[in-house]
Amino acid sequence: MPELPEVETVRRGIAPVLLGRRLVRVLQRRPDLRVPLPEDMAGRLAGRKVVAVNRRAKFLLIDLDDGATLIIHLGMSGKFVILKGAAGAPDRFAPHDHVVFDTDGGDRLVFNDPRRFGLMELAATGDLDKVRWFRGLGPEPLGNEFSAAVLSESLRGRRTSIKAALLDQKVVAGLGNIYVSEALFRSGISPRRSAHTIPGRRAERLVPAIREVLEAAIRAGGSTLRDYVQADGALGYFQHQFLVYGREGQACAAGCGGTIARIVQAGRSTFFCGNCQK
DNA sequence: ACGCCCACCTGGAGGC
DNA sequence: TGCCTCCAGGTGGGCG
Repeated sequence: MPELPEVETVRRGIAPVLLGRRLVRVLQRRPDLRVPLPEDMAGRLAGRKVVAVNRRAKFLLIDLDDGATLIIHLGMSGKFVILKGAAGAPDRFAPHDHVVFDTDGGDRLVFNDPRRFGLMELAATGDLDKVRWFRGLGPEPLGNEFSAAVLSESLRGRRTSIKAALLDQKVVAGLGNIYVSEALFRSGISPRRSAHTIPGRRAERLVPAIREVLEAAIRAGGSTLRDYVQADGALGYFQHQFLVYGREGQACAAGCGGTIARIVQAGRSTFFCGNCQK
């Protein structure tokens, strides 16, 4: 599923369809995703105008003209499909089409999520910090508040691996399994290294590596492995630029002569070059 | 408090 | 073809 670059790509894809548009009809096809959908969500959204489409970490934030924000997480397999000009069309749905938005611009937006790890929730726009999904969330890696000093501070004293620490959304918000492996490779840091050894010079390398890999992935429209597609159906192509993820047994892209290894940490695959990453 | 393991779900890939 | 096992871009709860 989607990590920060994929969610940002989805945001950019759905924003033109939603921004300034009124939701003329919302259809909720099942009562729950990962958690129960908001009580009468379809009724509360119908007639509302979208005033902003933002992102925080891996969440999409759709601000409405009544002071509410629709919070959406794509989970592992959630995606949006844009059907241009399909608003008001007969209801013919694909498997796992869970929520349908028709706008007064004439377009239809369909949320599809086979695994149903995604979620939607409504909250007051001014109170998002109090929402349980956002409490304790770390800094945005592409924002000014993320720095080597800030990262060092949150890693100080942590005994877990740097791989696991970077997956912790309280440390930095938006990285997932792919981009953690990629950022660690780019900064020459072993994923097995204990997090408390990162503060200082290693953090000075890691922070720009995180920023660079995320920015490059956004430029490429994200990474398409299985489920993920951009909202217009286009595939992301950053997967072709992976240096380590999914490349077990292949030669290290840095030309060091080493081979990419796969290990399991905290139940998730990690890919790295034991030669380049110390 | 922290860190690890598991569950939550479905589908695709690969082995036999 | 078919069945069975493993694996997958995430996250939070429960346990030690």
